[in-house]
Amino acid sequence: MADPVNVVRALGALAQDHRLAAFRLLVQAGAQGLAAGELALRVGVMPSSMSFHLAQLANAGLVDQRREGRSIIYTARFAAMNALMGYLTANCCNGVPCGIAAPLCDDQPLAQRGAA
Amino acid sequence: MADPVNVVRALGALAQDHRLAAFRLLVQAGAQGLAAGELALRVGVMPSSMSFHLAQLANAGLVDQRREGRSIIYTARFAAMNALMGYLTANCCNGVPCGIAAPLCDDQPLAQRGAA
DNA sequence: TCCATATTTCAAATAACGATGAAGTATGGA
DNA sequence: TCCATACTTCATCGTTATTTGAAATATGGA
Repeated sequence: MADPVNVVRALGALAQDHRLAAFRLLVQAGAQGLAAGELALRVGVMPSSMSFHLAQLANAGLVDQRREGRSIIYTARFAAMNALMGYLTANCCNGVPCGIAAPLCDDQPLAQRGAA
Repeated sequence: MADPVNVVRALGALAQDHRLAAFRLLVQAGAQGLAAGELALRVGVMPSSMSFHLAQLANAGLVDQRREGRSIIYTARFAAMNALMGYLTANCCNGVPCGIAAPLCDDQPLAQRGAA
């Protein structure tokens, strides 16, 4: 993700309301993930549209997919999001961490924070 | 920027190689900023294209502009970038700060960090 | 005032995006 | 095997994005 090309791809993947909504749901769902149909239902788009958007998120490396019975389960790739945030922090915030609302400074050593 | 609509707009503004390059240059330039023509030159696009891209960044609230003689000087709006990072941290990283290279945990109380 | 510089605005062309519905693929169960 | 479910792929269409060059606007200096 140090590559600006991948950064632009990831930003573009998140720069669409339906995709941002889907990704947020996946982040909330965690490792368990959500089925494509469930995402379509919750985001409020047709299954084929959701498939299109999920393909873009996958192409940007922001989500993983696995089959589970008839469903295809998508999960957020936290490592990719981490890398994106790292790039933005380093290149678009002058290296100063931006917008940190509720850090865990007193609980964990620095090295463990921000790890996927 | 707590509004997803503005977040999508800001992400979309950065999701283009020429605009990301221009914004990075503006971040490096700091409060001094850079003229539109200088940006066009450094990014390697025609002046009219640069103007188009700068308008998009301005529309997303990511840059400010001021006239200085014949030039129009653009500057990065760090507050907006802060807010964008805050939204992503809160909504796309499960509230866990992502990709932080060099935090300031021991230097400032929590309440002061991340403030726009 | 006249001209050069610095940018923006406009119109036109091409390319990419996003939605829709139909058709195709894969899985599970009767 | 046959059918229903769960997704994806495809073709199409309308919208939006991006680039280019020409024209318009604003500033500064002779």
